[in-house]
Amino acid sequence: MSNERKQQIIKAANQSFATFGYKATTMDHVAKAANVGKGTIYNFFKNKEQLFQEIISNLLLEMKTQAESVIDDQKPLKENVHLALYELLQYRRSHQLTIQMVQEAKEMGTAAVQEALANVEGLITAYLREKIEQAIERGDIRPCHPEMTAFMMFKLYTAFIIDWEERHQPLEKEEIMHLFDEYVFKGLSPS
Amino acid sequence: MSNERKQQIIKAANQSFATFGYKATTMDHVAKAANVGKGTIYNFFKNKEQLFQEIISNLLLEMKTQAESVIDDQKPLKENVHLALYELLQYRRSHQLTIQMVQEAKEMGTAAVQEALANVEGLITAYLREKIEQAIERGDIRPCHPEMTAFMMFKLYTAFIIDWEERHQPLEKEEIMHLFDEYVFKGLSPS
DNA sequence: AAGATGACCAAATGAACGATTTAGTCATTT
DNA sequence: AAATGACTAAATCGTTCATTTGGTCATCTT
Repeated sequence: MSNERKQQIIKAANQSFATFGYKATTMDHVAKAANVGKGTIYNFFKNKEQLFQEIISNLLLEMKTQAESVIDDQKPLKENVHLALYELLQYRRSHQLTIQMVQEAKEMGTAAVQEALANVEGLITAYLREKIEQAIERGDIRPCHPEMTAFMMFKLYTAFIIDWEERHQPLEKEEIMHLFDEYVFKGLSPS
Repeated sequence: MSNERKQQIIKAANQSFATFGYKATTMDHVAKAANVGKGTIYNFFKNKEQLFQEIISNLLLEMKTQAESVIDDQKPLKENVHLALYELLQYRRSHQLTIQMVQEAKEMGTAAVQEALANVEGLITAYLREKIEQAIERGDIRPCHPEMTAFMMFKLYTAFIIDWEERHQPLEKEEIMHLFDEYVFKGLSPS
């Protein structure tokens, strides 16, 4: 069983999912694009959904790596939170696969895709929770419920970036940072 | 043109929309339930959508009245915000028409219904914006962007009430109030 | 013997078509 | 003048059959 062949399948599927979406991607097409027999795919993956899930796992790993690349644990939490959220949400908005997923979930409600998006959201909030916990240990912020705070940060950030923009002029990075300063980090400052 | 007849139509339609949703409600059915000929409906309303919009207008009025009934302008903003948001979102969750609308928008994406829900959201944030503006004038809170602050309050509140609940134990009223105190009102306190 | 292939097939999906329903109109009735 | 419900173009729905799809496995290849 060749690892090279497996990677060819993953690459072909990734491209197909990104171009056509999950639902409209056929295993026949993936096989042809990967230059393998269709049955070969099932040597490596149980089914279509598992193939997709492996690709999403890789995506999550990549996103996490990307976030880590802009984060500096020597910097204050507020700055890192903003950098991470900005980076992760920009990633989501600029990669064809995630763009397709958001659209497909909205227009077709494909279950596998909705689950994948939930995993993306889960990664982001888990990442934030981790940074919040570190900041609590260092005494940089007051003790709080890390998971709730991470959840809240994520929801607020996406509300600013996506929902606000539906009806208003888009907010600048600095404006969002300022709002986070005033409301979130002021509320988190040690007493 | 009898006003009584108009009210009968509105009442029948209200019940039908609440029971069957917008899309599955037929004008024939509304006419029969209202004891009028189908053509009579069009004496009062241009079309099905306008009938629906009038019903939504009434709903918005009722929601606003409901909010006013629990608000006391002598109380501090933080308390009134919580009372209003709680009341309005509970209203939404406990009235069959709004329950149907939320479901239909989600499952079918009916345009008229999605617009109506956007109007409900608009009412809530406009209401909050008004209270925030009053509080600024009174010097109870620091000057801020009222519309943005109202938007943020609404998004946060729904995130706590709806999104958090998808994966966690529901939050108690007091917990939400406490979170609002720390993250919203602390940031709004006059310097 | 191990790995790869693609023909095969049950199930799912999509296209076509005709039956039925629906929103809106308006000639007729009250 | 107001109300009615038959009418109709358009939309929707149900049925049927053709086509496609995901997964399987007998066969082929190495």
